[in-house]
Amino acid sequence: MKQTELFTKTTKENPKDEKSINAQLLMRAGFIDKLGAGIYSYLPLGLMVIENIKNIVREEMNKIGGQEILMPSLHPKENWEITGRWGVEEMYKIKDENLGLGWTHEEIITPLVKKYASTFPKYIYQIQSKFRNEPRAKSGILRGREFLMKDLYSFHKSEEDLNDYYEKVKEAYFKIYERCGIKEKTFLALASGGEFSSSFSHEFQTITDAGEDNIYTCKDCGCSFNEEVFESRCDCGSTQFDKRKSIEVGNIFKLGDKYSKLFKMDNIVMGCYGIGITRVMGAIVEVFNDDKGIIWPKEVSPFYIHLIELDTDASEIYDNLQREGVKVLYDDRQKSAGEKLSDCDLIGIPIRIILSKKTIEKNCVEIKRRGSDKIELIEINKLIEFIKNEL
RNA sequence: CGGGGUAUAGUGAAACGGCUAUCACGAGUCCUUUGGGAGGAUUUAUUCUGAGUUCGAAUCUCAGUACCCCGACCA
Repeated sequence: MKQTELFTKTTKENPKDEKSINAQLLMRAGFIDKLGAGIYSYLPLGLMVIENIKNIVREEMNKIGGQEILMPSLHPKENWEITGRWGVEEMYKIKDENLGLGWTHEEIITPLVKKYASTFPKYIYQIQSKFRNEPRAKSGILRGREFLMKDLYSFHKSEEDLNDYYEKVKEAYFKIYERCGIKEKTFLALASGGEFSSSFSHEFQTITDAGEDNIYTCKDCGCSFNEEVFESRCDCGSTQFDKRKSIEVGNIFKLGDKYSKLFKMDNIVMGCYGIGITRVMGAIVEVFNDDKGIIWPKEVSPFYIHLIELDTDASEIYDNLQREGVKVLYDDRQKSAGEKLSDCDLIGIPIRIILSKKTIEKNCVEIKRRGSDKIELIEINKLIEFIKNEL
């Protein structure tokens, strides 16, 4: 993609009405635009990140038998009256219509599976916009009123089968966070089961000061607990904990027969498993940034290479990289070097390649990784080989 | 939903109750520039909305709205 054609713009100043790092950097770098509190547009760069995260999630869900569907956002009142959740304040309701906007999908998926599934287990998921009338949207895209979420629902004939699958989803989730680059900072924390479960649930919590939760991690066994279920002694006997702020990037619940019973599915137990796609994106930015901008992990970055020409023409290199299928953003703008380099740092693509008069003299391009100060020169005719080894 | 704060050009800021509301950046046009945000010329506003005080309001008062932060809330 040529930068002159890219639908986006960077700004030097931080937006005055955003304090959170993820919102400031994503807006300054031109990934997102703010429409209201907790309501954002995703511009091409932002959408590329979203699509990358979605694809990672999709691949890992498919590996554990998930089948993707798409359910509507508009939900009839009747479905929600069956579970008694029509009155929930979080739900946006459409005036003078018996419709509300979906903030979760148990009320839709359960009758749907009842209608179409003849054998079990079944693992059905979707990636879709959720709407929640948050009393206080905050922290940029970490807590929005409209946001993207992957929600998987599993249906089983026995508790044992549910338990087995629950463990599989745990593993799949860690694989997702690993590919998103945040595994080192993400902990499985025990949390309460919520309104419908007497047991516990699990949350995936990414350590960041921008988070709204506190988790306690046992210094001996490494088990983590959400504040709400934290007791001063771990199961392993230890009383020493690290308390840290974190953001919940996923959660998994055993629903038991609560919903299957209400929708008259006999002898079926359910689990539900969520990942906030846009929240994961925000969490990545919160974890990976410096004073110059974002530092995208490889697999979620909108591009892999940021090719910059300084007072010369790098279109031949761009064409060659394109031909090799490398995702490259080509800064062909007629701008000062300072501005191009600053924008490059701000946008945060993993590898920067510069072609300038200085490097041409040596028949080279300059390569620098975002987040590192090390600069290396590579001969132009060896560039493709070099990049292929990196991929 | 409680508490605190803010609202001026696309963005960020300035302007004692008093001159044609100023500056920088961005964007448009023209010329010169190019290794860490370059220079000149020129264009770019319903001061959030409504009411009030006043000879006179961006500035003071009241109400509303929006946004940010703290808390409450949070599948």
